[in-house]
Amino acid sequence: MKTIASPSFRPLYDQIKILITQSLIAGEWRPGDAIPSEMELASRFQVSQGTVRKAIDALAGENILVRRQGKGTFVASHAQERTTTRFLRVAPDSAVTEYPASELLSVERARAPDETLRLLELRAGSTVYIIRRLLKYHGSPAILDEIHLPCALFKGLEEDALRNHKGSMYGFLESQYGVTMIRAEEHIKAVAADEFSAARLGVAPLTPLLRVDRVAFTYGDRPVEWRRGLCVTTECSYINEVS
Amino acid sequence: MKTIASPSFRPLYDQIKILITQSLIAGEWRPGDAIPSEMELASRFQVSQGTVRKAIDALAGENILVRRQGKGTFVASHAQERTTTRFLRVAPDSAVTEYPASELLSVERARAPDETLRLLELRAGSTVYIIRRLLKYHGSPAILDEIHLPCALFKGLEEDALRNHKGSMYGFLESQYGVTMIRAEEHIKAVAADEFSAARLGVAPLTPLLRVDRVAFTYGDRPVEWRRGLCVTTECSYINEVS
DNA sequence: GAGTGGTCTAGACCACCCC
DNA sequence: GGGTGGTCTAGACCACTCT
Repeated sequence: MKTIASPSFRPLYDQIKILITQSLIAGEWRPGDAIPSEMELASRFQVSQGTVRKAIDALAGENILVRRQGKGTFVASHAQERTTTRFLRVAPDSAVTEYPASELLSVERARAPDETLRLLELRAGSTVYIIRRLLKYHGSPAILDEIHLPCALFKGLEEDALRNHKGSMYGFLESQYGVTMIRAEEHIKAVAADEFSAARLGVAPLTPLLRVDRVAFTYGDRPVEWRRGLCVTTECSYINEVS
Repeated sequence: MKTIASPSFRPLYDQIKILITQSLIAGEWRPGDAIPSEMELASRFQVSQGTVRKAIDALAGENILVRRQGKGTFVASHAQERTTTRFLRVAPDSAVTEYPASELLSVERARAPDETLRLLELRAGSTVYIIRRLLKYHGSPAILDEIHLPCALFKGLEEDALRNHKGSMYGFLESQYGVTMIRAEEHIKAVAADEFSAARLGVAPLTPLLRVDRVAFTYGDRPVEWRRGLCVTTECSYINEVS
């Protein structure tokens, strides 16, 4: 394991990181599971514990793995509490931060729009499930979501299963389809509410709304979800830390 | 340096990190400067190179220091290219990403509003400079900023100096006052343009705008700037990565 | 070639968790 | 007590930059 070529040099810990990621993609360890101990991985990959450590550190920094001292290292899961809200950056301005209630509006199957095709790197003619739902904070509508999921990846997604699931959408996709979201890119604009959205959100048409477009990625940076959220921001804000 | 008490245990590298931060606060090394080599710091603090390394790694991860292999470790500066745009998350949707032109509208001195007092942790009655400016992408107005800076910290801030400065606001504050921003918290809402803002931004009143409220922090997490930006998002987006 | 950061190793010991 | 991750050390060697 010492062969390191000078041009296009790749550190050992980086190669280990890739190997671990491949095991995650292959489903060798599932969300919530403990992965083997650092010593075990070191002996499996024939490197020192320190090198495995550095690879795991990187993955933990990306919230793909979670370290727990004295217990082990675990595959991050959307089922765990405190992780369910990981991608939700819109929160009420009031101090009380309660997880929003979700109301499923519709599920349909359709040809993917061009933009979805492009962003999710799908073949022309691919179909997607289009899910519409409403999130409410303290009983009042806050976010109207439209979610596009490739049918090929989420075969047989059913309205009933979705409706009966408790918890976040990503928790559902993880437990039902083994697809775990690890990262997302968002583009945000301010738009005027159209008739349909205004009615759903309980505001006047033309009310300014936050429009949050998102592409979410799973292991190996594969894009697997497109989503557009329309948010009423009179009593909520999109919160972000920049450094 | 080996005395470690069990309750409220603090790793050595964390203590080293604090010592380095204190040197930054004291101005021992200025933005753009190289800090001493890892070996030098290790001998100064009487710890191993590895421990210094871990402290520097953490600070580099926070974009407070910048490592350059073969050259040394440097204090991050807003004067460096590629760093000037660090806090600017609003960019044109067109591929061409050119730094926006800034037009200074006004500079005045006034009692700080209550919200600014609270967020910047100022004593009641403190005064702030209130700066208004307009950022333009490709010649068309995109962002209308209102910036509050404590007078106590930025003594004698002059309109002329500000107008003559080339480059970003944070580059100006760093070079003129030795205050370097390292982090910011933003709260974003969608609002309707008022008469004044609409006129400045060249849009119709009631046009939906992105309102980005920001508190910026310097070394030691001290809040030193409040800012509100109103953005036209017809051809721009606020871009964010979440993980 | 000298100096810097970057990688990798091996070993000792500590803090935490659970049996 | 035994396993896990977390810290700290010392030393060897590699990659990069400048002179």
